[in-house]
Amino acid sequence: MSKIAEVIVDIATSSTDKIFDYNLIDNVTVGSRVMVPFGNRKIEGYVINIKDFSNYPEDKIKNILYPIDDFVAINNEMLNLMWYMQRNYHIRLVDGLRLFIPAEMRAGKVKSKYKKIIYLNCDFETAITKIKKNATSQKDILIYLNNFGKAEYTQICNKFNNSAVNKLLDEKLIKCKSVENKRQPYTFIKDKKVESFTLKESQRSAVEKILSAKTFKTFLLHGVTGSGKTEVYIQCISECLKENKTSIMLVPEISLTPQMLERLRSRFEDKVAILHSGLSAGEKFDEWLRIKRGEAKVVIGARSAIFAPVENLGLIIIDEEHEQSYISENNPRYSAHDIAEFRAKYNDAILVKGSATPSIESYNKAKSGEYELLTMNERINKKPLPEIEIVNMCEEFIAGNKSAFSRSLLSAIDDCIKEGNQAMLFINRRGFSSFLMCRSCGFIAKCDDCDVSLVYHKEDNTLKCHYCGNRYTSFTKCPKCGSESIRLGSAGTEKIVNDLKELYPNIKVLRMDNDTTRTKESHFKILSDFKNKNAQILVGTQMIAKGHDFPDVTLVGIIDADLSLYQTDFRSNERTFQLITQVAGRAGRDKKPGKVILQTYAPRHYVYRFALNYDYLGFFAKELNIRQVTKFPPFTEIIRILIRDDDEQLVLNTTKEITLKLRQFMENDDIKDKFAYFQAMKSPVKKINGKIRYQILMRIKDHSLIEKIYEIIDSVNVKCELFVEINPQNLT
DNA sequence: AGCACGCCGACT
DNA sequence: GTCGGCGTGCTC
Repeated sequence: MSKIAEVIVDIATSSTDKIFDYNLIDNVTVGSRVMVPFGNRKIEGYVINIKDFSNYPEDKIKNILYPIDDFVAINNEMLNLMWYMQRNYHIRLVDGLRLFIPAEMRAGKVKSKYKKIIYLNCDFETAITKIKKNATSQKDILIYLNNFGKAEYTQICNKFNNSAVNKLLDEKLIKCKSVENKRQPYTFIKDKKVESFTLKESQRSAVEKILSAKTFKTFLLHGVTGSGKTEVYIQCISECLKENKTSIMLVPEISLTPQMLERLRSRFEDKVAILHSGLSAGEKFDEWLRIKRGEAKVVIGARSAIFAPVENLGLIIIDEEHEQSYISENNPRYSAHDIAEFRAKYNDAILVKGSATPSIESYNKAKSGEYELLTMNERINKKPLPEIEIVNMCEEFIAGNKSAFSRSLLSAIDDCIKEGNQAMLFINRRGFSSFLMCRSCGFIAKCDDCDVSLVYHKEDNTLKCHYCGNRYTSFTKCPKCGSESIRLGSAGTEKIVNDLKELYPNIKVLRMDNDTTRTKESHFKILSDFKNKNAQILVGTQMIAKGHDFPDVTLVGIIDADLSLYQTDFRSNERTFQLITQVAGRAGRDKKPGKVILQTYAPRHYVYRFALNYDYLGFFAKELNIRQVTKFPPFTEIIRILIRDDDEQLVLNTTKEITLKLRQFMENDDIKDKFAYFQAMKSPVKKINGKIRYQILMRIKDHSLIEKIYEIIDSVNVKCELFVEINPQNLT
């Protein structure tokens, strides 16, 4: 009696996302990737279970064709995780599975790279006697091999000559073995020798507490900028390694990984693997395989590294835990926090979340005892945090200053440059102007495919859509009424750089935003240019706010702090506070004191009042109170169902149908008060990429309702795209 | 996703 | 008469 394998086929559609039964064959087990006949074609699939009987008619069950890999790609933990993700995120099983292996591995695109190694095939003396007298090259090769034992084929061919090498191979005097050649990313990062460090008391105590956990536990490491959180992480990883346990460390952005990798490599050498989307297909596959085989025991990477195929997991670290990049906004949507918690629980491992400005949700959990709170209030170098000056831009306007720079900021830049120091100016908007508007008729250029206004980019004289990437040629005359009076919207990075060049013609200014960091190395290039003082001022978006260390930066200017404040998003206050704290931390890292100038039209806003004194606890208390009163997370959970398609009628009908069913469910008396909010509407950005978007927004007080809500969604025959998000990061 | 099946319009 | 459009349905 042959056994039955339950297979998920590697096709990402809802209609095929179910279990198909096949007859099991040899060398295939649970977790194998297999080739199966599907209809009249062959498809890759994943064996997720093996059973004795199938409910499907026996004569219709086909055989698995063959296993794809010579190893089991998906382990039990990942299969459990797959079901967990389906339950919690309402995503397809395939989409879950696809997260667990490098995408490039699917369709069999990536193979291991081999290199040939040459050895002597008999002892040196006999080999020497067998070659011709005048074969000097062959003799040299044999001598070389006798001295060094082995050599790489291509190298030895270059050193001597390849006909000699091949002749020796033909005569079987030397032999050739193929070994896997690992592509190791970021080899330019040297293994710096470890300067031995001694932990400060605050760090030592944190490490001790973390390591004292013997079963699953979550720690929140709240440490001010510069308090030495990284050393704490490294120490914990090191202790895990001693027990032969693996660690995963998540960092928020690709641009941050090289720095962190450098520190980890210097400590753990080739036990470190790196995983993130910036790697080439081959690199990613090789690193993945090194982890899978247990050769690498420390994994560092961005969000998706949480799925690293490590066994015997002992520690997961989420650095800068408040960062939104840990939540995937593309499909499949997931939060690395949830996955980390799942894996830590599954492996009885320790989870450490670190931040100078933890998310409200996390800090609340720490206060309630779900996480253990570890606080590090002292900076290692004992330097005070830079002073923050708040500038009221309304007063600037009244005083006749209509530029983006306040008088304070300008004089601070003057001083900074005179003293030979560097400044960083932060503006969270790229491009030249946020829109172009005709003064006579009010026309605003909008994207054809998206419901947003276009951003003017002066350098290539285009209007760009920041949602879909469409480009349009710019205009100097209104396309509608012909008027030549065009008004600019608010300034972005490009305009700030432009203005600076007019104000300081002799000063070099660098810009770092999405437009100047198109290529893989450009991040690195701009940052190292700035670090080497090839420029005095760096203008940039969010991306300059993260962990970079520039000793000569003494001034940080926040051009428009309000930008992230007024958004239809319950997290906008929190995000603003975090951003200010983070950017401010860039000033005065070294010996020189730093200064921060924050420009706002709302100087009395509580976010700024608390940010001014780096008062996280004060901010937390205030914000938590507001969340409670307004019934937002962590006091409720927001569920957003996003429905989209190019056919507006279809979207509308689907939205209506689901809304109706959900309302019926909600009307039950015992359920009604578990909902804090329920509304169906057009999305704030009604159209993106030509697709109409509607949404159903709910705020619920009881997590267990989610299951029922998914059930209701599934009872509707949905013919357009439908996504569910829990506590979404933004509501566009 | 693909591919087959199936039912209506304009062509040698 | 037939070629071909893409709507619908199925894949163990």
